[in-house]
Amino acid sequence: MAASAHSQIPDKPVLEGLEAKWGEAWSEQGTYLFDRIRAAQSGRDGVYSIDTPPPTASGSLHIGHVFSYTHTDVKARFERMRGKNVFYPMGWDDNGLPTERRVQNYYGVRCDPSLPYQADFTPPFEGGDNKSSRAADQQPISRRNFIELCERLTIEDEKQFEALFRQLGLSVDWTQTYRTISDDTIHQSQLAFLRNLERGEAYQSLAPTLWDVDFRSAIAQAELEDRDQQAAYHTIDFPFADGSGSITIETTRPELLPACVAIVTHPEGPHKHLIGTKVRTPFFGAEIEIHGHHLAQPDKGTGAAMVCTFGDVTDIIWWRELRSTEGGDLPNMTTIGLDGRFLPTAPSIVSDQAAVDWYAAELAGKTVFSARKAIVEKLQETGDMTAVGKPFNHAVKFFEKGDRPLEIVSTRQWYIRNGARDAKLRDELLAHGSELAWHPDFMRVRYENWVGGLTGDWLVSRQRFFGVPIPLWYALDENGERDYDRVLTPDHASLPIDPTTDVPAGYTEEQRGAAGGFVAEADILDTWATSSLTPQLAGGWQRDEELWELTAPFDLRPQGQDIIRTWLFSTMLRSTLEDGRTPWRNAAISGFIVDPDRKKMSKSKGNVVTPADILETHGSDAVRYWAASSRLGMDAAFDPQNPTQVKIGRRLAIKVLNAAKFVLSFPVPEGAQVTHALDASMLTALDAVIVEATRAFENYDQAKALEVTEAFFWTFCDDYLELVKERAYNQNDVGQASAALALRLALSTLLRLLAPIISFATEEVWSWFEEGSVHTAAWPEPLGIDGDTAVLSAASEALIGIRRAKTEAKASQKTPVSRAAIAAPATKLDALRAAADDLRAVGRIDELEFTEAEAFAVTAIELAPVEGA
RNA sequence: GCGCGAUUGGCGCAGCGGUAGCGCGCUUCCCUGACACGGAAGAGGUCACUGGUUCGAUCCCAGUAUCGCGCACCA
Repeated sequence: MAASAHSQIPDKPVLEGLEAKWGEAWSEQGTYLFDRIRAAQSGRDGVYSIDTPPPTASGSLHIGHVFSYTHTDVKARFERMRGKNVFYPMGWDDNGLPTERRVQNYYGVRCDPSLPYQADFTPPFEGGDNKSSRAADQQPISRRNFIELCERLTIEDEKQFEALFRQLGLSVDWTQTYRTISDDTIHQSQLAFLRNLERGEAYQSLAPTLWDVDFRSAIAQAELEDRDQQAAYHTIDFPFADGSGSITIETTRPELLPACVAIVTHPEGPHKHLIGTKVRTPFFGAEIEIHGHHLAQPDKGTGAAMVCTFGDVTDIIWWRELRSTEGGDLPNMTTIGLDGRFLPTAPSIVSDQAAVDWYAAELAGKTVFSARKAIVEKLQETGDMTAVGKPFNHAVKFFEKGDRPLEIVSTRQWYIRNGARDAKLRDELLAHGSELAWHPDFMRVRYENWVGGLTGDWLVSRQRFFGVPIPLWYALDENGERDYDRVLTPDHASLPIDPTTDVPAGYTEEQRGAAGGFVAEADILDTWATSSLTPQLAGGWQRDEELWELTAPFDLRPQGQDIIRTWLFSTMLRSTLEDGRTPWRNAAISGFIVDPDRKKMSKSKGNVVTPADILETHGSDAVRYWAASSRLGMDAAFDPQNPTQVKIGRRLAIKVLNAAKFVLSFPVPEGAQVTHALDASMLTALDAVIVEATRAFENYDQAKALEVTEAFFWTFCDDYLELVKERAYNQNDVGQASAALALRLALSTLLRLLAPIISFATEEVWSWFEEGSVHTAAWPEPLGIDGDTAVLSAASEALIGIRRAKTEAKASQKTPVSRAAIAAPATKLDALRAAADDLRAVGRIDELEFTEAEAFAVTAIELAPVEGA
């Protein structure tokens, strides 16, 4: 361990500047590159692969990203030091609605897939703000032009993200990146979909669909969210068709009365004797029947409900399952159009001519809200609505990114089977959920809840323009009508394609839209249909099979708990369908960041603290420490005004620099051996720390690893270092070599134990005395020095006693002691005697005696008179 | 409604069958030859509540409460 040329130890080491210095060095030296050659030699077992979450490029990074990405990075660094070839890619999710909106506003354009591509297109302007601009002001452009603008804008966002992630010290291999907007990704996504189609896992269906009237697209179950909305019960009488009486129902959606196709009541409920009775919808005069169904709750409302097409998802079930006494299906009486407004003419079930006329005059074109008002007024006027209850709050389904409640409309959509209607597939998905190691384990329940609660297959088509086009066309018959049974698919080799501009094999562009020709599927895939393929995208599936074999199934999927039902589930589904296996071995689920006192983050006050600010102010190591000290799945408090945990991390990082500088100031002579009992004691205690920290890192418990390492580090600094420093200074002491060597060994070990978390300061220190990067150094193994840990603990106890005596005497710790006596149980006396010389030196004690007693105590201490006092 | 977490000193957390731990903050002291972005010492808790199991429970079991979350219901 002779000194050699390393970077110079500064007089006053500081954290400032380490991020830039080492970020650059790591980049230049390729410290974190995935080594393909080595991987090919070692095989899959030598690789640790991570399915990194691709952040939304057009969004903004918040402190939660820093938190969860650090958890992943810590594990990546640990595995790398243990000799794994870490495959740590980064993806950018530049697909989807957020990007679409941002591009529209930034460039003043909107996507119109019917338009042809313009090769030399220049947007109307650049740098528009994020406030919503009206569609009328936006220039319509082709899908390809629109995607080009998305690529242009997101690449700038991605540069900023990368800079921040680099500053944070993520050990990502920046040569392994993918973008969800790229041709490669579209290729993979379309290929995976076509394979689903070929295997019968993807299918189209005309069915009632949850629909966002603003977004103007179908929505999947996974994108739903409940929100509280004001509603009121409206009481309506339905007269029997034979005029013998009436049945009363309550509804929160009276505007759907024209679309009422049945009344439903429980088969064993209070109205059971009325089942089969014909009634008329008041005012609109449609003849409908009272049905029995177990989902109709006898104790809810009046015990009878109207079935409309469609007010909520239960209506869909009733509509599907109820049959008239003649055995006929219930009709589908659409009233609300795709734009959320009432259709121009009343549904055919409305038989009263006056009502038909009134509908055309008063309801047509109205929003749900206005139509409700009109109908309520009308029914109150006619006396059919007998009461309107007080408004109350109830939960209503919304698109998670939408502004108005979802409607249900019948549309033709593409689906991928997800186990909702297939017990075998569902069981397989649940089995894969059990195979996967969840960190923490209880997160598995959320997955199981979701899989068990699926109500329908995955709706993957979106009536949007920007995204991965569904890669197919439909043949047109001789009348120019779309033949949904004749789906034309492209050859895999031709992918990626855009069916609105590409032409199916055997056809020419002239046949587009012509009788006997073809027409493009204009819809795009749900963004999760692409995001569910991140292992395939990063791992080279169907593109670089060698890489895929080396990385899949991935070792780790890190992600937030909020997207278990979307990202985690959909990835699991695609892997199950494609490969019949789990896509990963471990899932690490990070918690949320919460404000102290659950107060709203200061966003509204305009003084948001960005991650860049935090990193700049406190240093990356400090922030990494904060993140790492929270366990997976646990929410963490963060107060931007007073981030105590961050400050503690900063203190630790600074201490590492200073302690290392001190340790390295003691030369280690050639042939030095650990001969002193105190030194052996410390190193033996350190071995236990290595074992415990290693086990914790293996179990994805970086907080525990940090805790045990940090606790030892402070004992090392405060007690051991103090005890041995006089001996380490003294070249004439026979124990000098032992102390210097032990200090050096401990430093080397501690730096490596802390390197996954305190990545910058440890690297800086490592460069002072070792070659290469600490991040590619070998993970420490126990030294196996057979010391007695009691020596260090007894000496520490004695040292604390001596310090206390001086503190109580209000004396400086350097005050000399003429005589001290320490009493201790016989078992500890030998340990104390072994450290007697060091104790005498650190306490500046002239005469030190030990006596046997029941309990440990400093029994006497005589301070030498303070000069000049 | 069903389920999952959490509840430990002022704050943030660890512990999980056998005299309560850590850090911050607080009090007092110390510019000691790595560190004042420091060091030393100290005060501070009937481990949410109620039962049960046990020789013994913060820790196990049952229930209650509060907070957070997931799923479902939403006539």
